[in-house]
Amino acid sequence: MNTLSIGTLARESRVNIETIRFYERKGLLPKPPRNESGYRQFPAETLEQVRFIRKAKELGFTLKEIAQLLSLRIVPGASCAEVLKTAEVKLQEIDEKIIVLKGIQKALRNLTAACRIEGAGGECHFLELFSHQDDKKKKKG
Amino acid sequence: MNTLSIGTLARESRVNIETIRFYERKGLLPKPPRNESGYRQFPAETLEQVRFIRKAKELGFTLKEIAQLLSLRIVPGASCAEVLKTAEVKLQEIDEKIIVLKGIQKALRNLTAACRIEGAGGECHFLELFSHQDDKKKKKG
DNA sequence: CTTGACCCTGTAGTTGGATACGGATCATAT
DNA sequence: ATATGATCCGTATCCAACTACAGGGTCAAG
Repeated sequence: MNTLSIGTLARESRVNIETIRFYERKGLLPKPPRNESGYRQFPAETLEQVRFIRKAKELGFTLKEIAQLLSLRIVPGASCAEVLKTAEVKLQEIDEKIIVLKGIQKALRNLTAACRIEGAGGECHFLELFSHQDDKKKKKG
Repeated sequence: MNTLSIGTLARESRVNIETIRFYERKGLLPKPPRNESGYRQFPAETLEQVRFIRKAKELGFTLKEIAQLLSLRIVPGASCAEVLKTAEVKLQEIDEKIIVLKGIQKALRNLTAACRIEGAGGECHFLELFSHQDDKKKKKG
């Protein structure tokens, strides 16, 4: 067979079984077909979808954002412009995230390098990554 | 003067004033000196620290993890080995995050490209990013 | 010497995301 | 046919991370 029970899905994606149901209720997973006794029969691809949700969460996306990302995949033949817009916003956000991560990475690398060389006393300067920013909206005034 | 009131700090970092106090209670911000009437006087660098916390949160780090990252910066002359270990774990995590983000980025780019060319009907394949993974710990047995 | 903006502490409430629980039905191996 | 384990649904509980009071002090401007 090619479908997954909720238990299997939960095990394979390393997500709590209740969480699967929760995601379904929230619309992050499609309502799966049921067998005669009402058991869910998830299509195999749902596994990747759950994994995606987990990863995206670890990256700081909210469930709402993740739902949005997932919706891009469906392309109901509808407004491509909408999709494009959303995708581009997301791309922006992701760029930003990568930049910040790389900054932290670099600072940590400097730290470990210093630590290894001097044997001690290196300092980690990721705070300085954020010294020169005003963060968009200024107070009107 | 070179210190910040809690209100100023909150405004400049675009973080709720109560959240600042909350972070202080949680040990994410150092207990600042107080003036005679008990008002907090944050050193200027606290601003970057709060910004760092915010950014790190957007990247999916928990407050606990952020505290850990911040602790690396202090280098109390103490166990450099400890610091190194923590830093390396974090570097791993960050690598992973960047990889996943780049995957999503690529998928989104393909999507927008397809969308622009065909005018419609592109599909976004970020789910496939997670097809071939077993996720570390397998069930014993 | 009052008004309004700011700050204090302590505690309670909210939100998002996830888990747990109770009581019932379904599957299956002995 | 009965014990064991999945699954069902609905509701309740939990936790992290905020956010919002209440009730009161501080202080500069008018």
